[in-house]
Amino acid sequence: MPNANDALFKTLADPTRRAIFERLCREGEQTVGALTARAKISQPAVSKHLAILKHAGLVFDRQDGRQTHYRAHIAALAPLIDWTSQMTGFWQSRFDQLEDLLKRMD
Amino acid sequence: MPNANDALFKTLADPTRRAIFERLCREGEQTVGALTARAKISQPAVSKHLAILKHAGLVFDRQDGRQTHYRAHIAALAPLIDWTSQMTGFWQSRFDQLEDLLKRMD
DNA sequence: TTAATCTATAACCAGAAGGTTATTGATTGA
DNA sequence: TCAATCAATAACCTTCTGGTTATAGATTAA
Repeated sequence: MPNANDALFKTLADPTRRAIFERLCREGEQTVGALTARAKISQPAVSKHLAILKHAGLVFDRQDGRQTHYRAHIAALAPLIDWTSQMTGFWQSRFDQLEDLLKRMD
Repeated sequence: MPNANDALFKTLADPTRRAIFERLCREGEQTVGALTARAKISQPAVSKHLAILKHAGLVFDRQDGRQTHYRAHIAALAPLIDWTSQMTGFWQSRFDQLEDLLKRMD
């Protein structure tokens, strides 16, 4: 019953986490240290957010010595785009039906 | 600092709430009773979810006697669409920059 | 080798979130 | 008028979430 979209929506719901993802989208690959430097939370907190983003498929990580580089995986946003188009699609289709009905009433 | 998108993302993060919104998109206006009948939670729980959806601008309500009818307000999804296009846009632009760089290296 | 650095994990805590039942207020039907 | 129905609110409880500090493991620099 728990939809496949659940993880995606839940992951993006947190503002801090979304901000990290946005930064990776804007500025490209970054280390945990770099991300932590500009975040207002501790390094472990950043690591936890990154783990959640990774679990949702929204980021990839790459090990390089003792550093971990993270980058955004924008293709993971696809289900979000699909969902919104579905919702607007449903609405549009109902709107069309109403329009048809009104036409037939002439 | 809390982004304007926060409420929208947070509201859509809960699966039950998203399911209610989806139903309103698919099937159009419904009463609280109708929504409760098919949900697996109590009427007060449904009412609470509707209040949150309303607060996020995702639904409108209409009073009719002792019934309240709710309907989806799909235009409220616009910021979500904007956000995803921004993210993919940022990525695309960085990709283009990389492509430029590679071209110049020839 | 030893000290410093980077990141992840463990253990913990406070507050938020989502559910429940009970109840209220308003409206409708008998 | 009085009982029943509809939806919102109140009060409460449990679980989840996001933060913290402390620490461990791995790598690098001295």
